[in-house]
Amino acid sequence: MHKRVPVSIESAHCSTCMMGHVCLPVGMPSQEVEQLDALVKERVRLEKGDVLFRHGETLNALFGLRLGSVKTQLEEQSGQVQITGFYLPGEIIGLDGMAEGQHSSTAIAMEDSEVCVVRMQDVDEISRYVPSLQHQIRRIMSKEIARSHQVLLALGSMRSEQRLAAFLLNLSQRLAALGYSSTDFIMRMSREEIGNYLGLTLETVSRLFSRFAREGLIRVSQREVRILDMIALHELVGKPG
Amino acid sequence: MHKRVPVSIESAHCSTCMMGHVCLPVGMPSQEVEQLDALVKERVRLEKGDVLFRHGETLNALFGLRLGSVKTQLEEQSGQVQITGFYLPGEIIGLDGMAEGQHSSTAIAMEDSEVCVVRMQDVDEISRYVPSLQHQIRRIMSKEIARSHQVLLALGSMRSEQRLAAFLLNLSQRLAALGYSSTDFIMRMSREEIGNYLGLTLETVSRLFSRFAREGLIRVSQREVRILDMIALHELVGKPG
DNA sequence: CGAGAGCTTGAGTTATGTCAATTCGTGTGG
DNA sequence: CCACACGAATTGACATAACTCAAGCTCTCG
Repeated sequence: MHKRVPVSIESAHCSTCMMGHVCLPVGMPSQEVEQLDALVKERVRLEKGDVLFRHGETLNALFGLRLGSVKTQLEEQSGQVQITGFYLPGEIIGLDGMAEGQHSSTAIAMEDSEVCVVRMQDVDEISRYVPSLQHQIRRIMSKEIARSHQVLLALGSMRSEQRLAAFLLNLSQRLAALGYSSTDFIMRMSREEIGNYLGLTLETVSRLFSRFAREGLIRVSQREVRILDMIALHELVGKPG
Repeated sequence: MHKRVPVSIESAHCSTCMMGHVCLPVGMPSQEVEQLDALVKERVRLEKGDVLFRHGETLNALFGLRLGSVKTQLEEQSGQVQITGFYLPGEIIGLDGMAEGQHSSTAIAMEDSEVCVVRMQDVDEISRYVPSLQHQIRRIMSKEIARSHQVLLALGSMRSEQRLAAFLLNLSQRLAALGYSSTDFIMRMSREEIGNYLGLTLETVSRLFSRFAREGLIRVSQREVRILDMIALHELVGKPG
């Protein structure tokens, strides 16, 4: 449990990676992407439940998720936990905590996963001759800020049904960007994790899934979802109050 | 209304600015701070209620708050608003939206204020010979991520009284860092704004203030607060559930 | 095939929201 | 300078969304 297995990497190159169009290099000209090849010197394989990093540990790298899914959570001394994000392939983990040089959250693999390790010192090194790398990092961080503001919006001013609808639509969209179906997918997280993330109890989440299904918005069986009425979900989220 | 008045600046230099120890240059060696003097070419004065930038506008600068206070909010097409942050002097505004090149939130002055305009192209220019500037930007962005995660924690897993206590303690702490009293201060925001930020109604906020006062935790009169029992407030926040 | 974790559903409770009346405070114009 | 008007805050009574506790069901994995 909780082991991090370094993986020997032959083809650990951003320029040849399938995730290039969604990951760190997104939008960069291909000649600059080639110069990123020195950026990833290590990959780590994680088993379900493994901890990628833990709250308080020194931060010296970012992690690009290559495969699988990962959640990040704040852990209070009182024992309460708040999930702050669910990450899919192509997304970057570890952006908080660069302020103090140590992670403010804990990252846990939700299924068998693999991440590319990007050392910050290599970022500094390489960005000397690839200036756009700095822009990419800023862009990614900014996106993370905007993302968490969206969640704030959900938690601060939406009713439970709207939160769950927004959650489903967000997942759907991100999966679609990865080339998966936007209507049929498996949720990697439990009802409890969804509830925690959305500021609801697992029972409320479960009831909402049942209700959405009853109303014909979705079909759901355990963690398998099919979205039947995307428009209605959007309307639900957009509704005031 | 809603005017942004550029201010001629003689002494708009980070190296001589009183905010140096809390603002962008915080922690940088003084010789590097001097090199930041070219960073701020413009200052803008805002009257209470003025909009610094609006959701959707093109972003090409960050703003260092020099004086006053500013709130940022998301504005949904449905008309609902979610306040995502209250900013004090020394804090940097506009970090979201660097991803898409346009602001994702709207920033509004809560009292007469003044901001330093930091153009992103100048950041790129100057960071060529002051590499630590990049670190500073990353640090600030990372801090903003961590900050919004803290708010997520509040909205996702605290009860109303804990949220308000956490809010007060956070304000207290930041004001102390600016050299003001940590126990006596004026809240620049209305009950409604506090409620919106914390995912509560203004009535709930008002009742909580009254209750905290009744229980001897604070004294409060309109927007004037005095914290009487800091420890109890901390305990309240730390309590599970 | 059994045990445990995860999920669903029901019944009853409660924290927080809603609506409404009142007070307080500030700024404006007579 | 006073009085009025308007926005902000307080307080009360009531409504309800979401929580809690509890029971039973259903997968999954060993």
